[in-house]
Amino acid sequence: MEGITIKQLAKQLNLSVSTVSKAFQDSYDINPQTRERVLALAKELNYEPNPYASSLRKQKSRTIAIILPEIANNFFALAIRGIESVAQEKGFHVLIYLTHEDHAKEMAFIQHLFHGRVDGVLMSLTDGNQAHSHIEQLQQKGLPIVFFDRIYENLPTVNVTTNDFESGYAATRHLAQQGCRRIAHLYLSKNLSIANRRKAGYLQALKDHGLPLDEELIIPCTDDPTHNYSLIGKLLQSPARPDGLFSSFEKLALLTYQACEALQLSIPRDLRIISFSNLETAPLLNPSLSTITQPAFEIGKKAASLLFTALEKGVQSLPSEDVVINSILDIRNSSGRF
Amino acid sequence: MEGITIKQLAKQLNLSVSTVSKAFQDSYDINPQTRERVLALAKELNYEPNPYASSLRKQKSRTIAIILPEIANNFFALAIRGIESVAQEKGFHVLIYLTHEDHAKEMAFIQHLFHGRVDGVLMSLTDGNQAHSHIEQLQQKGLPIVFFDRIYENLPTVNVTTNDFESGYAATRHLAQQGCRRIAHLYLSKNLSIANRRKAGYLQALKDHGLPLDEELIIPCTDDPTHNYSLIGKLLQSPARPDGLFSSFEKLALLTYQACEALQLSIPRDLRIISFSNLETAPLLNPSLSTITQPAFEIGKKAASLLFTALEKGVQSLPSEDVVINSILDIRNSSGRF
DNA sequence: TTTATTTACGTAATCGTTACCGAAAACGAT
DNA sequence: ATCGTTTTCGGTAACGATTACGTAAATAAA
Repeated sequence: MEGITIKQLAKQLNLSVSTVSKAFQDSYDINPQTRERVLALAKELNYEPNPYASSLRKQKSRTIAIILPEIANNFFALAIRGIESVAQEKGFHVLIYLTHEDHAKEMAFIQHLFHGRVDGVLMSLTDGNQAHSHIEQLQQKGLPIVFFDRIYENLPTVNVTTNDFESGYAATRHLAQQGCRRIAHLYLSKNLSIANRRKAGYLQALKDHGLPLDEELIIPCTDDPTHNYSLIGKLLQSPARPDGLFSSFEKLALLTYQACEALQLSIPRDLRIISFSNLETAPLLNPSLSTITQPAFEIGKKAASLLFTALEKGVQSLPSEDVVINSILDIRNSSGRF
Repeated sequence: MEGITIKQLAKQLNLSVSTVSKAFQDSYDINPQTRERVLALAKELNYEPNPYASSLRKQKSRTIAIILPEIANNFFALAIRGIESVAQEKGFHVLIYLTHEDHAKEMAFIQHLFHGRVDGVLMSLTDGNQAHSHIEQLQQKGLPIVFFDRIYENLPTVNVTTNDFESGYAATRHLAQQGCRRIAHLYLSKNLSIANRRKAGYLQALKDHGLPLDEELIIPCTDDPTHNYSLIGKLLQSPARPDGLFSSFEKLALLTYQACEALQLSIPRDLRIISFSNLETAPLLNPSLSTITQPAFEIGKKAASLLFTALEKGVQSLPSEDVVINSILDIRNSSGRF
């Protein structure tokens, strides 16, 4: 707190504070020699401008916020890494807010960020079907915001996602080609854009491969693992048990593994499985898990890049844009021959 | 940016700015009724005090920083979640800085945080054996800092760790009790306190169980997975191959799984494995991985709590303290009978 | 030489809040 | 009725930086 201020620096240099300040901005309005003199002493005294004074005056914080539902999840962790790497390069600071899938919290965070704490926001939604008036407020106020992964489908915003529909299609087609006739689908019942798109891909693939649509095989899961586990258990014990399963979310696939273990079902003999997942250990599971792997790091990086180009341009509201970065299909044993 | 200010609020209320300000601090120096009036209009106009102006004036930022080596790692992700939960409860903001095991970055971050951006720091080191003069500077300047997991061993700081020595001991003892005679140990060669303590536990357990110490079985690994993989490969192909392995870090155990797969070695028949790990999928691996599971969330939470109690007390430098939260030994198949 | 222009610095206002202090008004005690 | 206290509010000066503007000196142009 008792750090050195620009005033003391100026006094030691026999300069005015404004001249010293100009040395730090790259103002043309200063003699290069005196600038050097200032910077030299600043370094010696370990002076840095007070960030809050600077932010107040400049009305810029050099700070961005990430708002997301969860962090103990390899996809989001990697996305954060991508975002942070760009921010670090640009000399920006990164605030992080976790909603834990709580829409009220999400709203509260956003409401707060209105008031100038950050220059921009990166966000992955907790639920795409909630009121989004607060988002529109954000845009009106001129706070740039970029969505990644979990986005609003019907809002003219900047979005970075993976090719969810195509990936859902490809996953389902793969199971069909492996000979599955009754392919189940696990998704989150929350109104998530990505879940819907993946499901749409699944449905299209069923149709294209002449497989009948059975609503019993499409399971809307929730945030509650216990509940999900019982849903999956019910599915796997039903008279017309599926022989293939496409999971939209990693944790649902893992629950399925547990359920199969408990029910003495063999993967892939009794049930072939493929899932969206960024698990590093997918190849090491028993059996190794076939995955649709999202380019999480790249998604984060791209989202951050879009935000920063906007910030550098001084743009207030970003023109709507959809960037898609493709996922990779990693076929492993869980969907393989036996 | 063109947000409403306290001045406009005051004008609308026919009050002075100072009175309005008092309504937001819980100053006794204000009539409860006028306070209500102020708060009501503030809510209506969606006014919040400008955080940077407030921070500048109060010399408090209500912000903390987390500095850590990595995030795409379940331990750190969970720790962050613990920290964030406490911060959210206290109404603090959380800045995040990733060092990627780069000591220079670590220093740079800390240097910057000197200058009043945050009220406190939570930190997990990149390497415990580097110069720590910058840390001492921090403490002198009166910026509270709490270390978790990766700490400086010989600095009088506040540290939150798990019982690394005992856990290393217990893991090794477990392998010995399973009949292993040649127990290898993988650790990170960086000068990490936790690695040293775990290794010390390993050495003590060897001694207590009458097992000879073989330096060939103690492998110092690095940050480079490729290099580590070849080290592990060499170990497993050496004439006197180990029959047990205690890994200090999750990723080293996973590399060992891969190496065993490649070398056609069976776990646990040819090699019993146990590792420090917070992998959610440990039970689902092939075979399921015996782990020492650190209470990551609790460690983060405790570290944050310690920091906040200090902040609330207005303490400048925290009295040195070591808090230990025990890990749990989860015995699974990788170290089991076959 | 005179005038115009550039260069390099200083003065002072400003960003939006909060804290110190003084003072009017209201209240109670004598 | 007088005097002291409490309550409640306002004025003003910070907090530490940035920046529009003014200005003297130095340089160039006429």
